[in-house]
Parts: sequence; structure tokens; C-alpha cells
Amino acid sequence: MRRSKAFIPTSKEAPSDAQLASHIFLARAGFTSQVASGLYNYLPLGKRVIKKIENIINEEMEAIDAQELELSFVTPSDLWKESGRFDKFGSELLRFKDRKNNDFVLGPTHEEMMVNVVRDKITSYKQLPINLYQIKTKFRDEARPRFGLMRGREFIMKDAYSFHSSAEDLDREFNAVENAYKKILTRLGLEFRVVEADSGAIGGSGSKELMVISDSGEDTIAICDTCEYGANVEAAVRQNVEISSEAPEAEFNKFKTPNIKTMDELSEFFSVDKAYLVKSVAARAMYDDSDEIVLFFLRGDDNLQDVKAANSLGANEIVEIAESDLEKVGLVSGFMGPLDMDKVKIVLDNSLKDAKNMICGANESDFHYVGVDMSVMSEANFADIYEVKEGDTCRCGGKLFYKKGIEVGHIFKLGTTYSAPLKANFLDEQGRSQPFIMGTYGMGVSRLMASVVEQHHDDKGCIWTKSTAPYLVNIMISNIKDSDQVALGEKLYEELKNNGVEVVLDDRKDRFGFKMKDAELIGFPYTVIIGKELANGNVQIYTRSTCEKMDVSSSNIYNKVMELV
RNA sequence: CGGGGUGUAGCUCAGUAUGGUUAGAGUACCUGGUUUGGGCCCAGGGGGCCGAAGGUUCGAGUCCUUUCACCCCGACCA
Repeated sequence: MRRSKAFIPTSKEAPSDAQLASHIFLARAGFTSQVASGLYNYLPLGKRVIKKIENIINEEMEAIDAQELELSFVTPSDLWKESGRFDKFGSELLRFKDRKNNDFVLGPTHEEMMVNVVRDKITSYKQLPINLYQIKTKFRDEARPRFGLMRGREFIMKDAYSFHSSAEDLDREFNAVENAYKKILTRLGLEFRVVEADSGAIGGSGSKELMVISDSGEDTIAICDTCEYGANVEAAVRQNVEISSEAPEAEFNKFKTPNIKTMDELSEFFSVDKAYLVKSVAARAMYDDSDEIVLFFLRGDDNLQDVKAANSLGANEIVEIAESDLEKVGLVSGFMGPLDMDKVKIVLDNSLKDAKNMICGANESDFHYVGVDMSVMSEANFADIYEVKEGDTCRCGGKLFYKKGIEVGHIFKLGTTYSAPLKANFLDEQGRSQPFIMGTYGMGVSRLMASVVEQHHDDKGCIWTKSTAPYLVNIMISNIKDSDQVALGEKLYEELKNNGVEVVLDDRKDRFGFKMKDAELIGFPYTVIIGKELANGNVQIYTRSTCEKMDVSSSNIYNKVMELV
């Protein structure tokens, strides 16, 4: 491509609303432009990068025998009503009517559509397993789009769906896809972790997320410093805590604690480690068509993990609750405890099971119980509801710490969550009709493009990896009026182009500094500088990642470039 | 959906408290000259329904009402 003809609208100034490096540089370097909230155009350079990523995905999916297809974007809402998600998905699902007044949705994910494609066509276990995928624009009407491509409303996602006759075969495919995804991210040049994840609203028996490590990530993941363990904090677990400090041994007794409400105050009042206190967290659990107040109890030094808490109840979510609502049902804020709690449902964290010498609220203003033996609560509802903290001990004995991650992939063992309600069945070896055992595997393509920039940039601009660069080589003619420079530039350009190298010739009538800054902003891996050194028979290769210039004899430049690319 | 903020040239922003020539700067763009190793320089030029609608006023970018859009914090997020 000749730079003089290329549509690459670079700019010195970033859009005022851009926060993240990826957003700033993709906009400034002319890869993307914003249309409306959460909607972006892919300009020529951006489109090339997207294609690069898609090609890598296609190759790795091909390698595990997954087959690409493409489903229609506009989906009749009947399918969504069959699965029950038409009502459940909420306002993120964009619904509309056609001229005949029929309901449609814009696909935010395509479980229903894919099940619909195979049902009645795959009817025997002999046709299984099968893995079908597409790379396609998705639409989710996000409540709050942000961070440029990271959380748009319209985005490109690769979504794969596998169908199996047994859970064992699903396990095999799940591992195969995980490995394929790892290869994809490695080829893209990304630092990432595969972590245990909460299965969320999509349902299913297990899931993992692929997290690109980045401070700008929206997810918090807990990672072990010793073993391979990593998990989203929504699902992270640890070794049982051993409390080193001395237990506050006491006879069971009601103790006056005037106006002592918080864990900090209690800890100070009794001079005791917070681990010996029972923390209570009140919340409202939201179900499909009802809600209730629930009290969660944890060790005083732990925090409640909302997602775990909701899962412990089978609730959709838990939300904060006003103090006045607590009073209405007779709860005493600041002094709530699990003993004899008959006003609302309670859930206790597993770490409280059989705990001795605990201090907890007495459900009476200004009083706590001391010397509480939690084993009296053994019949109560216990669950894992704590949130792993930095410094907690991993089950392997190592230390857990936090990292921020960008979720670029999420793989699920779905089971029959969709095949059963959609009546997608096959006949097994015994001739029995069974719903497909399914897996679903998502990967955010446009988000990957932003992730590459998040991990690979400096204050000058993008630094594309070889596998993602829109063009590998930029030939810069320093002075377009110097006919020798032009001649060499043109010759090298033709040679590289004819040998399949993706190359740009910067033949613009601009000064050296301007063109260099532009090249650095865009982030071509290599720029060949044809400048005043040509008089001495030399040109230079500028490597974007190191910002180093290497002298090369002009006669040898073609071979040298071919070595690099 | 709650709280906050911003809408003026392609882009980044002044101007709005206190209404008053023809609405500004930088940058980008066009023309000519000049320059060619780090976003030069000189001269000239085009470009605006001051987000939209209504109102107050002799007069509104500026004041009032309504509305739309975008952004930030939170909630939400297969």
C-alpha cells in the first residue's frame, strides 16, 4: 500500500473520552472511529488486524476439527422464548419488531440458534461429536459501554458450540478447546492465565475464563505464586484458614457492648483477632419473580463474595439493602447474629463450621455473645461465601495474590441446559432419546485487538506483534525529492510486495520527523528508513518494539528484511 | 437505572459568573514559497444553524424551560 493513497487518518490528539491506551492509540492511529456509545467503525488498518486475529482463530479451530458456519444476526424471538431467555436476559437483549409485527432480537450469543441448526438434523450418536463455530458481530445493549473496544455494545465474537453423547466426551472437547485457545493467545503474543470461573447465568457444570493480564482489566483474579492455580475472585477458593493468634476463651455469655457495631470496634473492644468475630452481612436475594432478605455470616476478617452468596441460594443476584428494611423485619443493625435467628433465612460460611470461642451479635441492641461454639449451628445452611484475599494460602500451600484481567475467552460445560428445553435430542446406543450434552466457547475478537494494544504499547503508540500487525514493514522515504531514495524505496516496495510481505511505502511529501512519529504511532514492527545515509550506501531498519535503528547496506536491505519477517 | 459532568470549526479546547462589534485559539485542511534525520518555517485562504426545540429581551453561544447525545462513578455485564 502506498501511504499517499491509504486511508489512515492519524491524529495528534486523542478523543476527549478515551481513557485506556488501547482506546487512545487505536483511535489516534486510525484503526477505529467511534460512531455512537459503544459502536465503532473498523477503518482499513483495524479491519486488517481483525482479519489477522480471525485467521489465527480459524487455523486453531480447524486443527481441532471445529467447523465454521455463520448464523443469521437477526433472530426470531420464538427461539428465545423456547429457552426461557427472552424474559430472563433483560434489557441487554435488543428486541424489535419487523413490518409484520413479529418479534425479533439481535443476537447477543447464539446458543438457541445453534441448537436450532442441529436439532432434527443430527439424530444419532453416530453423528456426534460435532463442534460448530462462527465469527460474527454480536449486539448487547450494555447499560454502560466503556473503554472503547473493551466493552462495546456491538462487538465481534467467535462463538463455538459442541454437541456430545456423553459427559466424558464433553470433557475431552472442553480440554481440546482450552488448548486451542491457549495456542491462539500465545500466537497473538499475549500474556494470559486460564482461570476457574463462575458459570453465571448461562448455566452449566463448569467453566473457565481466559484472562489477558492487564491493569486495565475489569475482572479481579486470584493467582497462586507457586502452583498453576488461578480463579476469578467470584469463584476463587483457598486452603482453610488457621488462626495463629490466641482464642478469646470464655464461657458462653451475653456481653454488653455499648454502641460497638463494626468489626474494627469489636476487635478493639475485646482485643481479639477479627477471625474470632462473626461478621454479618444483610442483603436482598433476587429470584426470577420473588425476593427475600438473607443474612450471611462470615469470619470477621473475611468479606462476602456476592456471586458465591447468590449461588448459595440459587438466586439470580444479591443486592444491597437499606437499614430501614432491616428494622422492619426486626433485625438490629450492628448486633445481628446467627444464634436463634428466626426472622430471615441465613447462610453461614464454611469457615464457621464448628468454630469455637467466637463472638457474635446477640440480636439485641448493645449486646454480643462471647464464647460461642458454632457447632450448635451444625444443622444450618453452610456454604463457601467468602472472597479470597491477597495473602490467603492456596490449597497447594503457596500465596494467593490479585491480578487484573481482561476476559477474552470463556468456555463452559453446558450439559443439557439448552438442548433439553429446546428438545434437541438424539438416539443413543440403546435407542433412547437423549438431549445433546453441550459445550459453549466464546472468544472476543474485537476485545482481543484492544488487548494486544493494552499489553503492547509505549508512550509513542502501538507496538504490534508480528502476528497481529496490519502491515509488517513500513518503507519510509525520508526525502521524497531525492530521486535515489525514491528509486530504492520503490524497488524495495515492489520486491517485498511481490514476495508476499505486507508492506507500506511512505511516499508522502512530509518531513522525516512527521513520518517517523506517524510510523511509531501506528506501530509497524519494522520501518526501513531510506534517508541521507543512502549517500554512504546505507539505510536503516527501525524496530518498533525496541526503538532501535540498525544500519544495513542498501544493497543488502531486501535480504535483511526477509530475514526479519 | 441512580449520582456527577460535558455539548462552540474535522480534532483538542477558550469564550458563558456580569447578554451588546463580524464568535476565537491551536491543530488539521487548501494555495504559493521554503525546508527535508524527529510532528519545520513564511504568506494567503476555506471552514460554525455555539447539540436541538421553545421562551425572556431592542438584542442570546451567554439567562429560563424542555429535550437529545456523549462521557465519568456506581449498579449491571453470555
